[in-house]
Amino acid sequence: MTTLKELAKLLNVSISTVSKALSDSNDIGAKTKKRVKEAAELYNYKPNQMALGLKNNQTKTIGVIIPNILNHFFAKVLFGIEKAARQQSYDTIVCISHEKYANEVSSLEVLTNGRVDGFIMSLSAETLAKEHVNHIKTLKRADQPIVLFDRVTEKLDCDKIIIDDQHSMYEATKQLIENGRKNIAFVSNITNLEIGQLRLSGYQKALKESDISFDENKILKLTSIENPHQSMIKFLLSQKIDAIVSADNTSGIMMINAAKDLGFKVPKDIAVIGFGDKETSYLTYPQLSYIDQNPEEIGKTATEILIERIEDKNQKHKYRTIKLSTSLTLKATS
Amino acid sequence: MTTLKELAKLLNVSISTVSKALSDSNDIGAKTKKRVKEAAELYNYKPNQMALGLKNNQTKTIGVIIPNILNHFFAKVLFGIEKAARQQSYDTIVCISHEKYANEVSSLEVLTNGRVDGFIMSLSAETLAKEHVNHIKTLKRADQPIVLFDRVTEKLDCDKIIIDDQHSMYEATKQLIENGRKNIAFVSNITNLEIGQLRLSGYQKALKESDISFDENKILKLTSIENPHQSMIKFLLSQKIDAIVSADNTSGIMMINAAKDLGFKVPKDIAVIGFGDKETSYLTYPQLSYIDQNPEEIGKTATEILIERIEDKNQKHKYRTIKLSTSLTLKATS
DNA sequence: CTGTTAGCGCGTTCAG
DNA sequence: CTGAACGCGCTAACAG
Repeated sequence: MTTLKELAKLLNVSISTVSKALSDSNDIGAKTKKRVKEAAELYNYKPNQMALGLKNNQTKTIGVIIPNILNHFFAKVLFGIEKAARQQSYDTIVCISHEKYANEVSSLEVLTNGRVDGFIMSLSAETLAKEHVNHIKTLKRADQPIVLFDRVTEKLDCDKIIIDDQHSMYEATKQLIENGRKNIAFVSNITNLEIGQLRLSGYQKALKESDISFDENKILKLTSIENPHQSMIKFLLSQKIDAIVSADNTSGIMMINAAKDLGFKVPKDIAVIGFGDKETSYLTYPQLSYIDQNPEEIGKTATEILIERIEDKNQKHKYRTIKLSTSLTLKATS
Repeated sequence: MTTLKELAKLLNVSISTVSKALSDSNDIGAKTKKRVKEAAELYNYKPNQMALGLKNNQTKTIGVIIPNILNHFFAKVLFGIEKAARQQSYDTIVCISHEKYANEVSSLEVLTNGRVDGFIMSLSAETLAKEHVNHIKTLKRADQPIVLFDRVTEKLDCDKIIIDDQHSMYEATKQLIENGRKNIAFVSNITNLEIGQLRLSGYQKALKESDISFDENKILKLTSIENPHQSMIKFLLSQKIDAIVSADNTSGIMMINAAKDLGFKVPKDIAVIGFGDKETSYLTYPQLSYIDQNPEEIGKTATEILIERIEDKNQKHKYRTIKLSTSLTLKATS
């Protein structure tokens, strides 16, 4: 690490001369500037961010706490966050809560030391279930800006980025109904989450609107990860089903495979719509029709909102809840 | 942000008294300690990491630069890194190069300012293709420790964590041969990478050893992401194939789907082994047999090696190249 | 036992 | 045009 001091000694000038020369201050003569700049280049001088941060009381870093990086959705949100942050010269520190409240708390504690300028979070399942929010309220008391996305809670007053979970599933279900499907199943491995419930209600709303009676048996709740295909096969064999909506981003894929294995034609015999995106749609054949949550957009928006708050602390903006739109992409001819 | 100064003023003692009391120094009397600690607790005091970092010339942060977070392999390595780093009280800053050399350079530059104590990297495809390594040599000159994983290069002398790409594919292919397969295809979307070539050579080695002649037509190179299934179907129809090995972590999945769509039984008619892990194996049915690179282990090892170097700068350890073992998991009865 | 001081690296006064 | 001094928050060496 080359420092201003080293450069100064080397050039036989004072530290502040070097500093000023590098920032093109009018105080410094042209040839001194040139000399300094060349030396800086040569020795690969870079201002120490710790020192800068200490001085300016800002880190140019945002903390991201997500429940699970192996979930494609969260990975893609992170993708969007990193990209947007970098564009504004912010770094991104990642913490993974592994769906545990305790990890969320400790990550928060570790980072609340002037290490980051603000947080972007999606709450862990455990935090949501227990309705614990004090760890985050503490943040807010410390005047740390925070933006929640996807896994949000009403118990917290802050900026939030969400999608219309109910509506997106409503649309998907309606699409299938219009396509002539009568026996539409609902599959989910996130029934324990509020967003899972919202998606279920969207499905129910669409059914109701078309006077299709809701049948509890057409709901498949996946819990353990073990042997999902077996439960799916049993489920498919137990009743007449001509379409499936999936509330998460893997069970739609698995359902297509289970259905095909049983000899059903997809989408002719059974049409499937799940959450996903272009890339994951390639994981099945025929490709899965999908509701795209536009995770990159979520990440981008969260980052922009956060940085706005960071850089204009005293802004009187009321906290906003931004509902981003999803898109429904139909694959294959149904 | 509560500071020592604020606490000191509040308690009518000096700053250093507070500092010492909090670190349980013998200098301080029991009751003073108690008073200080209670106040610190009350005001939620946390030492400012910027200040600490400046003083100790360390950030307790590691920089991770990976080509693509949406690739399950890299996501899982990051998972391992974050976990291991946290255990040693290090934070993780993530940068994504998007397979571009320029992004790699700029990420490196941004972070080489006393922002991180060291780097864990996997090189972008472009960097590897162009054989550019000067940006990293610059790092090393600045005495920044660095650990490379997976996408490494011989042109750099540093710690490296890799798997035995050739051997893992050799084992998989041999497994299929022993299973009686005669017409084994090789599918890959990473033929442009050195690790892709190594995996190909492992396949070839296994064939040779069993006196099966290598047939160029049995190699399917995927390039664009568009319509992979179409090329696969064409490929499968063009010749007799009874087994497939995939050199990456998606084409094996796609191949199973393509094969099943053509009416082949998997694995009876066509057996498939690809790179993957337990979770991704559930994305197909029957489940994909997979070579697990143990990405979490890779991340963990890389982190431990890096932190070792960071905390013992002058260590005379020669740079190590650690070859981690993979595991082959066979699914379904072949 | 407690307080004062110096210095980590930086930018920004303010004097010269 | 240049340099000395200060302070961000912290710890450690040194005085009292």
